[in-house]
Amino acid sequence: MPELPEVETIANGVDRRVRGDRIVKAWFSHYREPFKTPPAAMAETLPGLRISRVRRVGKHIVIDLAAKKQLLVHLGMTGRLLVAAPEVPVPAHTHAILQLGSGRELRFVDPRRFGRLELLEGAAFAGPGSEPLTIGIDEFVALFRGRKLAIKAALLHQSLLHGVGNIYADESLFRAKIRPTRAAGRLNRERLGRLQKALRTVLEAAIRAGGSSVSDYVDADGEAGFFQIQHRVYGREGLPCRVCGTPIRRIVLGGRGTHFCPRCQT
DNA sequence: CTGACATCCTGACGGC
DNA sequence: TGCCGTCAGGATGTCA
Repeated sequence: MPELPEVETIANGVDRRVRGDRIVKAWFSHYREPFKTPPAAMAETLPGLRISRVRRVGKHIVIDLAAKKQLLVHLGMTGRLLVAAPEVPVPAHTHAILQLGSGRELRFVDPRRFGRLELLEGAAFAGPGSEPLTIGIDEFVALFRGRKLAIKAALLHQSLLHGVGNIYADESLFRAKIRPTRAAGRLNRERLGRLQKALRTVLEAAIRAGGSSVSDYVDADGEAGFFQIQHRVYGREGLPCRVCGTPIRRIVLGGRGTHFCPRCQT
C-alpha cells in the first residue's frame, strides 16, 4: 500500500535512473483502467520528450517532461513503477512501457488497476491538498475546523492533506495519543499540534527506512513487498500495545480497518 | 456543501 | 492438497 513515504522513495529512485533520458516509444495495455488520458493520445504525444525530473506530490509521482508536459502516475494499491533493461521479462499486469533513449524501459505494473496514468499539459500539478511534511500548525488546525467527521477519516481525505493513507493515519494518531473516532473539529490546538508533529515524524522515519531498499522496487522485478517501519498499531489487533500492554483494538471506520490502543488513545 | 457508503479489481489467506 | 469465500483499501461516484 504505497503512501507518501513509499511514493517519495520510489519517485526519488526513478528520478536518479531516468532523469535526462528521452522517451523513444510508448506502449500501453488495452484496458480502460488505469488510464485517465486515452492511451492513444499518450502514445502520440510522449515520444521525443525528455524527462527533466521525477518527483512526488501527495501520493502522485510526477514525471516532468519537456514542453511543460507532465505524466502523472498514481500507484493505487498495487501499482509499481520499474526501471528495467529490455531483456528483463515483462511482468504480468504491465500496463505501460516507455522505451528510453538510454535503452532502458520505464514500466508501470498494476494487477488491480486501481492506479492511474494521466498526461497533463500546461499548469504544474500541485496535488489535491496540503503537504503533510511542510504544512504549518496554523494551516493544519484550519483544515479540520468545524468538521464533524472522525479525525481518522479526515486524515485520509486527500483534498485536506494529500499523501496520508491508512497505515500512517493509524500510526500518527497512536503517537499523538488521539482516538481515531474523535470528531476532527473538536480537537483543540494542542492535540492537533501533537498530531501534526507525529505525522511528520512518522512519515520522515518511513522515508529514511525506505531509502536503502528502493532498488528492490525500482530496479528488480518488483516481487519484494514494500519496506516498513515497525508499526505500533497497524495490523496488530489483539497484540499488546508497545507502550502500555493493553491489547490493540481494531474497528472499521470510514470503511477502513482502524487500529488503536484503547488506553493510550483518548 | 458535508459526510456516509458502494464500487472497482486481483491476490493473499484461512477454513474445511 | 485443493478449492472457495472473504478481505484488503485509494479514489471516485452516488446519494441523503
